[in-house]
Amino acid sequence: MPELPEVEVTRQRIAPLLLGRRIACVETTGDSYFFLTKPAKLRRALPGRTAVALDRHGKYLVVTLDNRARLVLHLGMTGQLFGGGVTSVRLLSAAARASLAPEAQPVFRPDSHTHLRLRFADGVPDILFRDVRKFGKVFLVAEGEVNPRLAKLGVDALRATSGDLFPLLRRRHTAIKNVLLDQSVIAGVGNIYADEALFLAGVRPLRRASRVTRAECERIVEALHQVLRRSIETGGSSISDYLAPDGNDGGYQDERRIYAREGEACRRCGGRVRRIVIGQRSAHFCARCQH
DNA sequence: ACCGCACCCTGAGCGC
DNA sequence: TGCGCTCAGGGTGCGG
Repeated sequence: MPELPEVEVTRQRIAPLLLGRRIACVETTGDSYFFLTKPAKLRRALPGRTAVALDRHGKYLVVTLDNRARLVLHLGMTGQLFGGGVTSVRLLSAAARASLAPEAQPVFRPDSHTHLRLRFADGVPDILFRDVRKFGKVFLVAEGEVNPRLAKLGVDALRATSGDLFPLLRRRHTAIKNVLLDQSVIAGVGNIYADEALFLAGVRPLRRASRVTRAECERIVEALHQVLRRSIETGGSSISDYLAPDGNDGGYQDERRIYAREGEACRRCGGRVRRIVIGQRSAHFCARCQH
């Protein structure tokens, strides 16, 4: 699932395919809540525009256009953004994969889950946004318009300090895990990195936020920076659907210490990794290493 | 102001 | 083989 590192890797790899190129044509699927801006409006408004910047705010990608409008993308749970011409068996359905020669690497063709396609001049690779579950989002923000979804985002997780976080923890009586996932507190942290950071910091995910000490808060922020940076370095985590824009898996899933390791041995003490549910989401922890 | 929960969606994996 | 069920989860919005 795309969290800050996966979105950042996507940003870095999509930028050279996007920046400075004039959009010639836009293809979309039909109306759905995936499109917070009507797809017909996107098809009308985007051609002729050139992207001048590609930024990331938390898990949002923000494309600034030459008319100062912004095209905003969120990958949701299963969103994949990649350049045209990508070859990857991972992008095929299980059925299509099964009928393929083992070493074949067919070029991906836009399918019914490819909701947005930006096309450029002839011969320039296009950019595809695919999202099977449609939890992702696409919308346009006019120049000067304040978008509430972007406005309420907290400090980006890579820039967050314990000075940002600790005062907020004092006021919250819910589990620390819930607060780390709250994008209005710290933007960019999702389920994987929240669990990883809490494990490294030695704090149980169910601990009430208001009972986290200042020293623990500092360890949590430090651990978040460590896991997020390392994941970006290794290309992100490909645990369920995430693929880097070149169609390949990231590498961080192999470095996971706790997430989705229920029943396996804790990498620090050898104890059994436990899984519980907090706020409708799975949380993983080691009862011996986390207090 | 804060908290918990239902909901949006679809493919994978399971039991029968 | 194939059906139907459950599960996964980011973010929003609701009711308490």
